[in-house]
Amino acid sequence: MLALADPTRRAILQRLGTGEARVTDLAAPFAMSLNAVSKHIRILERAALVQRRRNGREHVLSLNPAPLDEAAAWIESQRQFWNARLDALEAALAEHED
Amino acid sequence: MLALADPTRRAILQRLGTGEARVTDLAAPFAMSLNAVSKHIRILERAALVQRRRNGREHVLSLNPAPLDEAAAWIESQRQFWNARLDALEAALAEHED
DNA sequence: CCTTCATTCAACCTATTGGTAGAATATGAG
DNA sequence: CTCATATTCTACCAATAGGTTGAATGAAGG
Repeated sequence: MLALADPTRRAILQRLGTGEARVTDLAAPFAMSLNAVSKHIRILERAALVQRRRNGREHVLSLNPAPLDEAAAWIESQRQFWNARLDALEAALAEHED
Repeated sequence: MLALADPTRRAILQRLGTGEARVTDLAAPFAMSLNAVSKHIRILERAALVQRRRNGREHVLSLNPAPLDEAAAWIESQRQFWNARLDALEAALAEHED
């Protein structure tokens, strides 16, 4: 599975970009059960995109600063491909920002 | 759906990076029916990652040089996130290349 | 202790995905 | 015309993903 494929998981990563958070904190914005979010977190953890630190009964999540999972490796392998197209992409996206 | 989520589709994009190709050409390397590959191509096309030009009975596919789909937009939005981590990632991946 | 809070585990359900096979369409070749 | 080639269309199927609920675990607080 590509951990980055799901929009909920991407949102979780984005949230963690602003600082660490507990499972409950991460779940709050979503219209789905805590349980479902817990599952997404586990997937991000398996993909080594996210780290877990246990503080008593709270599980504190943070971004893993050195991702080595398949997704990251793939991004690296595709970086040239995308870089070659990001100029055109940026221009096109700029037009859309009105 | 994230068009980039499937490894077959990523392989197709990679192949198209080396030049345009017909459906049959694209399907050849895969241990799956032509039909399945045709479906993948349609998904890449819907995501505007790939263009189709019809030449008689042959459908010639090529990379779309200006992707504007959700996947591309997401990559752009996440680019900062990844760029901030690509240094560590590159170092880590370099170690793996032995 | 007992209860509350934070989280996971286990079982289950449904929609989607990725694949198949076979028929249909349309172009090209003899 | 007829046949082969290139591709899609139309079911159909099995596995998986993403969600649910309810019970289990385990730490904190009165």
